[in-house]
Amino acid sequence: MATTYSLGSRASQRRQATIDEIVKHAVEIMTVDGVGALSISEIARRMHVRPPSLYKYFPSLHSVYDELFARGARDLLATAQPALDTSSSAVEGLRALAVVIVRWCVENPAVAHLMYMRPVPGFEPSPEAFAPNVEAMRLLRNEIARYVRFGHLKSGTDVDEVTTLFTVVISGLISQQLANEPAVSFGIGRFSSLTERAVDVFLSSYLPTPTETQ
Amino acid sequence: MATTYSLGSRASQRRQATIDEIVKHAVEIMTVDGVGALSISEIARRMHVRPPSLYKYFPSLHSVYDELFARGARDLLATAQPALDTSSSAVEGLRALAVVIVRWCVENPAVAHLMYMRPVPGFEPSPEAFAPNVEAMRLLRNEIARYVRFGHLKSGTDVDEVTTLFTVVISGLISQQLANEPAVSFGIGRFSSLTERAVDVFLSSYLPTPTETQ
DNA sequence: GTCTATATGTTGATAGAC
DNA sequence: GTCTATCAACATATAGAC
Repeated sequence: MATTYSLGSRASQRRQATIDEIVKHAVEIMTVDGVGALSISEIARRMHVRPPSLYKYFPSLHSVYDELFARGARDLLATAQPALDTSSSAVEGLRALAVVIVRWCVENPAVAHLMYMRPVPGFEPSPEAFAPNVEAMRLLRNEIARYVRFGHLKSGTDVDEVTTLFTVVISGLISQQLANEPAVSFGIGRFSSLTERAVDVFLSSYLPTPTETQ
Repeated sequence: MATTYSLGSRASQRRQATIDEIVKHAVEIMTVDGVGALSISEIARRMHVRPPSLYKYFPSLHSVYDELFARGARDLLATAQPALDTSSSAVEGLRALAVVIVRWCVENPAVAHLMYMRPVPGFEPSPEAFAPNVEAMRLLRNEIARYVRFGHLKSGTDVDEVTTLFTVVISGLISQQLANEPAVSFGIGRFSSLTERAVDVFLSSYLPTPTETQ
């Protein structure tokens, strides 16, 4: 029988704090020693606790990975969402979006690895954990469709193609940066610092020609 | 005292065959169960041999990874090199190069993962294993510089920028394809099949304008 | 070159006392 | 919710017989 708590009770607050601490240590381990280096034992060691104790909070190591995935996906979506609404032109909007996403991944390399490179044999995120990524893709596609509709991108542009290629550019910047200069900050990374330029180059062939009337 | 063999002796041939078999099984394991699932024990199991036997051929698990990395890097360079020499225009040359590279990675997902995503905690390729990658980057940069020199790309083009962004596009195609549709062939992959189109979009902003005289 | 045997370490996970 | 105790697996790697 599972113990339940009324929202905000002292017990549930303490429980949540412990879960947060587990997550914090998990991220640290993965950041320093690699995503594959995470283990229940190592988390317990750093919390000065025995491994069995952690099973009161997570039923398995995979469930810890899943929580990290879920938090990462939610956080990235929450971080990127504001960049969508305030955009004016396609170039500025997608530039801002790309910067926010690449920056987040460079600043959260461990979780980004987990989310975009599937490095853990046998681990697949649960649908709940994955949901924010699906929503993010939907929003991105909508945004690009809006740009086409409003003439910020060439009429007749294949929305799905632009969406897919945009994710290709983003994921190329991220994977190159994380693989080659994992510890370098967004601003000075050899790849991440090219984010806006990459978006410009990518978008230029989709922009309406000056003579085209919309 | 290490045993040495005259080149081509029966003993050395047999030894080489055993090494090849170890590599073959290692690739199979990584392909099916993930790069992180490789172990000396599992290789031995599949060869119907005890783990200690393999230490006569490789001093450690990491050395197996290093051999896989070295063979992959050599093979990819050998595969890509022909695509460099026969190219005429920048678009066709870089298209062909991109196709060859992305195709190789999609057809060798395990080794590609090992080479481009560093998923094994604590493993770094030796300089010897990495050397072909360095050479490949040098050749790519030379080729792009040649295109600029011969007017296939806009004069004044930043060769280093084009080189870096080209690797970004390539690695974006590869990482998206391997992460989202790992088992799908190059031709029908949602991302890999966009390879030529991605190169076209990428290059269009570097092409000389029709009115520009070279 | 292969084997047995072993040292030594790790892990995930469970049962049950407190 | 924490602990001790323990299980069952699994790993890398070495020593030394054959």
